[in-house]
Amino acid sequence: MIHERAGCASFEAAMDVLGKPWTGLIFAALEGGSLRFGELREAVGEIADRMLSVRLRELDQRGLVTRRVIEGPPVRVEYELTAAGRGFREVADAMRKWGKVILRAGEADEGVPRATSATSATRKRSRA
Amino acid sequence: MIHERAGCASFEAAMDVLGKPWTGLIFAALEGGSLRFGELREAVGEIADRMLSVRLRELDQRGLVTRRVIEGPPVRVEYELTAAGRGFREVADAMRKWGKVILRAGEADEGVPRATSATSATRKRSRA
DNA sequence: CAGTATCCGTCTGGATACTG
DNA sequence: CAGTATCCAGACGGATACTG
Repeated sequence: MIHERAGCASFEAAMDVLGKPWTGLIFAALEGGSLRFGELREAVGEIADRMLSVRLRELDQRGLVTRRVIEGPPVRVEYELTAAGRGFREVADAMRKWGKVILRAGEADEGVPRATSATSATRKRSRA
Repeated sequence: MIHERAGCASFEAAMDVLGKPWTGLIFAALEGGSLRFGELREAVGEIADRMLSVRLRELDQRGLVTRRVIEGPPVRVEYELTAAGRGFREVADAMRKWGKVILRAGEADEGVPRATSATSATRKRSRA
């Protein structure tokens, strides 16, 4: 899958990062400064360790977050956004802005017409 | 899945649309004006009828594209972006811009160190 | 503390074939 | 022309259990 979302490598790269669950929350949590694994888990909410670990790995590999290991009896690891990672904010803002627009567009048309069938409108992947 | 990507409904709404394969290309194709199903299929490229149909349905339902049926022996249908749909452009630009940045960030670190494996940079979900 | 290893269900996309 | 109906394989995310 994936083929080409917009026929543009950079667009795809962005989608590649933002298109996955939790990434947005992780970035948001890290915008306030560096956090340890546990703190991140707390900040993000319901994310499973494995998921957080996987995402963090991807982000680290892409150079969007840095991983700093702090040796010591209780090994600690600090994650922090890189400059590139911080750039996510502008995109998030643009998306949120457009998101509001399309949210309204959907409502006005048939997103939530009255009460009958409903569903199929906003549903998508539901929410587990 | 999906839970919360950024703890923000509008952000999620945007992801919901952009996060799916082909949507970007469809928007791009429609930016030049209305197109018929077949033309869209041509413009997008390798997309399967069913996929195009599904995406178009979603976009229509969300009020991002309009569907105009032109009766006649050969029934024709014209698809066109709505004002909300056109707003996609700003987001796409922001994403492309950031995409370039993270593409470089990834390369510099370990995305494409030299020549060996490569692939792991732009790959995402591999390629089937 | 900070992960990693496994296992499994769900959802999505793709190919093919058929219809108004 | 413009879709829709099926079927299928695989990717992805989630929960649980275990380790340095």
